[in-house]
Amino acid sequence: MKSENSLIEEIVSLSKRKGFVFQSSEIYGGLNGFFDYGPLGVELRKNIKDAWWEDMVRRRDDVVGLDSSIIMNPKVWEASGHIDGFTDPMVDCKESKMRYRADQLFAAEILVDEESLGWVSVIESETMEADALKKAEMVKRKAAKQGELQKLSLTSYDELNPDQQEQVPSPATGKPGSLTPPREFNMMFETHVGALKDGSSKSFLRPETAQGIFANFKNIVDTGRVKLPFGIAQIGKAFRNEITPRNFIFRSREFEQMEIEYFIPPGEEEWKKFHQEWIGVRKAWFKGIGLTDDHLGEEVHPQEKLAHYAQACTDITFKFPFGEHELEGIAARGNFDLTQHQKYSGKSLEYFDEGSKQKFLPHVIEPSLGVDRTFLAVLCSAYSVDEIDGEKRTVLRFHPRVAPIKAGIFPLVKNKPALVERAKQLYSKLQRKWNVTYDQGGAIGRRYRRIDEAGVPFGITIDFDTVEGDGSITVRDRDTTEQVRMSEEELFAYMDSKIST
RNA sequence: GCGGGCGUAGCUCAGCUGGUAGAGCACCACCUUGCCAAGGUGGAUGUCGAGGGUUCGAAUCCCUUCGCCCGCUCCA
Repeated sequence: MKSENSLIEEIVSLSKRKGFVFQSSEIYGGLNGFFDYGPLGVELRKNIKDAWWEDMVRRRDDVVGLDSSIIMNPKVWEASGHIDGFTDPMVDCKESKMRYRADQLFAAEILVDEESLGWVSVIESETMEADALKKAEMVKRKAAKQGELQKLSLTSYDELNPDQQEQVPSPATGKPGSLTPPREFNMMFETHVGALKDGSSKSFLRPETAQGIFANFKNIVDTGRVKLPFGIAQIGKAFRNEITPRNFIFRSREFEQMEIEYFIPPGEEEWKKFHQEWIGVRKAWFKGIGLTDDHLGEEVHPQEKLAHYAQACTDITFKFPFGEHELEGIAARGNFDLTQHQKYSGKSLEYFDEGSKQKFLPHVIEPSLGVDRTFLAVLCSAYSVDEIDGEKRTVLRFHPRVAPIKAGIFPLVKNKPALVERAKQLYSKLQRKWNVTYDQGGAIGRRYRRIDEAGVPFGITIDFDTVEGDGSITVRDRDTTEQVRMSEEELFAYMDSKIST
């Protein structure tokens, strides 16, 4: 465990040292749950997003793109259920300092022959009925009461009135009086549109990008020349006022999502087929950007834990140093969202199917992932420390496609003008095509190590054979540190083939 | 939100029975260097997280606050 903690610490420290991730507004002491991406970070992020957009939108005939606004008509969030459902009423026990979700804390009055002996409380579980009964019998025995214990009717804490809530004992201490009234936490950030700050101007920063897609469904069907099955893809920022942001950029309050709503015909057969298909597509994509098989996993949400609108949900997980967690959720959402928006907007969102001559609300498969989580997974996957001639080396083994800098160009030594000039020439040529870097400071070995730490896949060195011999340059491989000589034309083809797989 | 630990140079950290700051690495310049963190010379760098208090004097003691890590709690 200790080594795993220090691994994430090393990655956080490297992220800052090399300019991948900074704490937001750090000079003012930072702000919990917000992050800034530095020169290398912004490139890596962009490459991840570009790879996704390229593979999921441009190279597919059945997916189109969208960029919807962050602030939308607040009715969108009424329809989606976020205003009511994105709230978790919480109860604190002042004595034991434990916190419970009010809807998971159940209580019942203990009645013996119509006489109250107080209340029992239990935390929601499969055995809670039996647990409550046991506790109630204990109370009865202590009170030395004869008579028959009436059947307990367990009610969740948030449905009790304040007087009743006061009598509920804390599950931790067994005594009443230490529980607070339920307090609401809505995870949506509120803001106001326009100069007036009254109730009518209240609006929200979107907690997910998906609703922007659903809200635009009709626009795209009407204009996009799309036919079922088809997807609408979007990359964009979303905001959640998380109670406890944790684990570096894994759970932050401002994050970026890459989501597809893939619309399909209704029917059990249909969604099962497409759901499975998308799990395969998405897993392959992660491997394609360099996440290794041994880090990736799948987690099928059990039926009883699904959100009320979902038919199924499978997570693609990644083994982070702090545990295995969700990278992407692939949900079968039925037609819940379109149904809701049709109801709240009063506009028909039905799709007319040419083949069957039928009108219906399409169902949807939603592959949804976080850019920042993917970023962290790529970083964790790439991070390694190896040894070269007995010296420790930190190296980020990014897949060339996502690597922030593709190549470093070096004159072997800087005090020979011919080498320097030739290296700068090549640098400006490569610069037109890729993000590359030029470095002439220090010994060549030091410069190699510098680019290793930044995850640059290719080190290109101009030596005396380049300027006095056949003109060939040397290309060093970051992972093996082996070098091959090739001509300049070969270099372009070589890099191209490695980067654009 | 609660409990515990912590915040000193870009990074890792030392200094903390109060006397206004150091090391290693990194960085910049020049010299040197014919392939994997070589060497030399010189240089820049911190109102010691922030605010307040005690004191002649605070990085060091006290309070508040912000942030980070861990555990609870939460997590479309």
